Amino acid sequence: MQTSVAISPPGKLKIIDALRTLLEERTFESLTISDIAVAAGVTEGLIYKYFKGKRDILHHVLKEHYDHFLVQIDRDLQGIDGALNKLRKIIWSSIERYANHRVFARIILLEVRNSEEYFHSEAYELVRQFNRILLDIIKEGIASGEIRDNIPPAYIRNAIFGTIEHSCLNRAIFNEPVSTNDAARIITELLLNGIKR
Amino acid sequence: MQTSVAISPPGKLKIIDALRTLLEERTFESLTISDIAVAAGVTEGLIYKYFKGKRDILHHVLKEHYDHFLVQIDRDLQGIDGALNKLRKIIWSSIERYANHRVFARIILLEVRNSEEYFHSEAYELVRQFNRILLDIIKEGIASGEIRDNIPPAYIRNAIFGTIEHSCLNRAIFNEPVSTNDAARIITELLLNGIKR
DNA sequence: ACAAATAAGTGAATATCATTTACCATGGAA
DNA sequence: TTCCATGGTAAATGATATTCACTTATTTGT
Repeated sequence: MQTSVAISPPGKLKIIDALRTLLEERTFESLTISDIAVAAGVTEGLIYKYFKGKRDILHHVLKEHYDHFLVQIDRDLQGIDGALNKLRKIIWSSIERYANHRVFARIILLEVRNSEEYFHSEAYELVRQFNRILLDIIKEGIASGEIRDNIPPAYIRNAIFGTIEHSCLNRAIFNEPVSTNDAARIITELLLNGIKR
Repeated sequence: MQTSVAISPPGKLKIIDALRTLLEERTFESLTISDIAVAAGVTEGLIYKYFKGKRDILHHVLKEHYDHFLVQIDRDLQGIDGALNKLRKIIWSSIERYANHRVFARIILLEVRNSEEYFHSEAYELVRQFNRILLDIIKEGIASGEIRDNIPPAYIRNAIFGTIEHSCLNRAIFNEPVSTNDAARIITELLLNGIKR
């Protein structure tokens, strides 16, 4: 054993990269294992050396994306003070991610939800992790008095997450453009102050 | 021609009913055409007389559910005055639907999103219709001054829809219980007045 | 009432893929 | 050198969605 951290073999990375590239043009369902193997320059058999099945490759593509996302989020939050300011930033960063990484958006909003395995995958574990970050900020805001304390934090998180995802859905499905700055400003304003006049 | 309205042949209904029943216990993906045919008491070939493919059956199950839902929503809104009161009611009705009709919730939140065809199906047309109803209420509220006019109606709709769906997602995935009344009260309060203290 | 046409229904054949399996090559480690 | 782990191959298998040629029932026009 050379290092304690497992380093991915080149074949595995080629497969993940190939799928990510293919997903820019085509839907996951429409792709065959053979398509992915050809694009990766490997044989179909090798795929099953590294992945449990077709779905598993997709989960790894998502995991890679989400890894980058979490690193970025972490960085984005550095130096920001106050729960509300952090929420503003996190809303902006999330929308930016969905708007500028269409493959990521399509995978997480459309392609993975229909399989049980996803909810037990490493990728979904990262989603939970993000959820926890969001939840902690909300709790911090309640503790500091910035956020009202008569709404359960989980509901606030669901509202933020749900609003963002739903707002980016049409973009993912029909490729309708989204202006990150506009969307972030509007959604933040809406969630912080409500819709009542 | 007896009537101007096409009446579904019994075979077709049996197939839709069979799938709906099967979905109470199993996930769509895990079901084969043969499973559905056996449960419906028809042969596999017949299914392709009535449906374009496996997916198409699912879309018809959803369409049936959504038809009922829209009728119910229409009834629920009768006699209610004021955009905010209507929104309150529509939020409650939606949550009630997701909470008490688990098959419906699973289909719409998890099972259909991953196919292009869905977004061109009759079922999705009904979703659009519901969207329009919601949008009209929001516009009515803006016109009457009940709802603030500095947020585009589509964002308000996305927030309502997204928050509800996300709040019901864990229920659909992990079968976690949801109290309709509590959820409706909290979500309404949150969306109307925002999360800022 | 009766032929013609249309719809409902059958079940075996087909085709598409995801997945498995048996096998080859190579490069350390003992 | 031998052994074994790892990366890789290619053909076989198996599951299953879909098609097709066919039969049976049901309307419909005359």
